[in-house]
Amino acid sequence: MPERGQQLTQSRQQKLLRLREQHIDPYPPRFPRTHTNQEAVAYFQRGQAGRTGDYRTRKRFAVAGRITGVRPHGKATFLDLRDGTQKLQVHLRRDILKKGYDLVDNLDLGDLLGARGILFRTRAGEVTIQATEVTLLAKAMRPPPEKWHGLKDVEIRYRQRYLDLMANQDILPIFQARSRTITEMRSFLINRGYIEVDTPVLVPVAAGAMARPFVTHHHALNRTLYLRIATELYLKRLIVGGMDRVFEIGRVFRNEGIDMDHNPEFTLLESYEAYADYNDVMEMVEQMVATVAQAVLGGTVVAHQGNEIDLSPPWQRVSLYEAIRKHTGIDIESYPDAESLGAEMRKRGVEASDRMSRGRLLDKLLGSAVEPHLVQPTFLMDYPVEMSPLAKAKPDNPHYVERFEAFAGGMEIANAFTELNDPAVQRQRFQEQEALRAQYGGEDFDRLDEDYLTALEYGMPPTGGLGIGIDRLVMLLTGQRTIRDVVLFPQLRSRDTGQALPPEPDA
RNA sequence: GGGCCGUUAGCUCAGUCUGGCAGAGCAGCGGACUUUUAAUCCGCGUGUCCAGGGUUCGAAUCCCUGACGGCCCA
Repeated sequence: MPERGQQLTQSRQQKLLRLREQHIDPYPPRFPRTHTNQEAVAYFQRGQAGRTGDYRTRKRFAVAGRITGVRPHGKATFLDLRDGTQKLQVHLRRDILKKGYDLVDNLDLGDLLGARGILFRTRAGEVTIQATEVTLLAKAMRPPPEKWHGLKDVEIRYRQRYLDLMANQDILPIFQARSRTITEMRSFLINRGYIEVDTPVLVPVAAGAMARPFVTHHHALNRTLYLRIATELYLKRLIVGGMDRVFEIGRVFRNEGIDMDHNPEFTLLESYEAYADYNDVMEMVEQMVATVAQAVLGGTVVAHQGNEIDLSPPWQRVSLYEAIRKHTGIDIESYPDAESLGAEMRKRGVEASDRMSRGRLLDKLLGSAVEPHLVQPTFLMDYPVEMSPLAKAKPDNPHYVERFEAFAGGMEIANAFTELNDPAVQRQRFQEQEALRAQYGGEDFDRLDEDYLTALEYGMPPTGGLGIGIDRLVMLLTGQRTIRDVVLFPQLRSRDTGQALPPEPDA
């Protein structure tokens, strides 16, 4: 649609031509600014801007930003100039700028502009820069989104996030909070003596979680590789090697559906601590989340989807068995196999197919009947072994493992266990997973990783491990309803852009 | 994978039920205006009504298929 595009930008094209005729470079390489808008205004408000004398003798400022408003008044113009800190008003007068004012006639909303001048306060009370010189920094060839209603079209907001950031002032703070959340978690762990590592994204076996992987191919090695679905087994190899406290914050990939709290790639924190167990990890999670909330929000009470959630420790602790019994009335002990449990769930109106494994049924029961009630932070403890192939069994009951998940705002935000370090039992658990996969074709199970078993055979100390979904934690802290609002570029179905696609690499 | 809803100007949206000249605000274009700030005043409507097919004298509107998005369910 070249004609249409040209029409949209026709007058901007003409202005660009006129600028070039005036020998103005519309894309100069640099503009040395002396202050951000915020710094400039703060400086003025502190009364240090030398507010005596005329514009030739006062302190000069050089500021820059995007033009977000234009109010022409004959031989003068007001502009709103927005940089990453705030808006600053610019006043342009023909009698001061002289020939420099010609540029003003060729400016548009969205252009990037530098201004040098002195600061003053207008009659209306706004701190404003009186420009003695203006420099075009970049001509915008397309108009920005509408200023008053903002950009609402969610498709454009996600596909062209830069427009969302430009038009909607409440977006940047969410991603600032995200950045600080990650920074705080990192320093929390570093302060506790953890070492941060990077483990492979491309792996020969997609193990460590129950999820379908993305598949790719390495040409030189001529072999199939997978994008990791977890970092777990590599981090535990490092525990074997003697890195007693280790963590990774990284992207993992799961080839699954997209909904309010699932994006196919998401950011996961995993940490492992030798000689700790899941009770130690539980205390650390409470501490860490409260510390992060304090740093990011200045308090531990968060507003999330109409609820006030108090993240200060200690969090409620309840066994998974108790929680399911309380919220559904089902005593899962009485239904030790998939058939009887599925039948009981159907009897009580919970949808359950007779082709689901017991683990999957329990997961469904948890997700549909328990999770939505867990608004205040809660640890659900002690999961059935079939849901947790990498966790160590409880000493007094081999059907349950030392595992907890943390919930808040009706979302799962953390998953942790006392790690299974008996190589023979681990092998057996993996084999059970492979057997379940054969039996329940449609479901995701963990995969046997022979190389990991070899590592375990060298001896892994008793270890407490943890995974936290950072995206969901940020949702909780920033009050967002969907994961798409805390991921800058969420996955969307691809759309025909009319451009020729690059050739497919041969498979 | 299934159901429901949506897609109209650069942006935000009316118009669709009940078929009859394609609309508004902001943005834009032309003009006036040297302290405005959603500037104001005068003039101008800029369009592949998501795409394709069908019904009809006539379709943004009704029907079918598809794409993309949203919500709910799986």
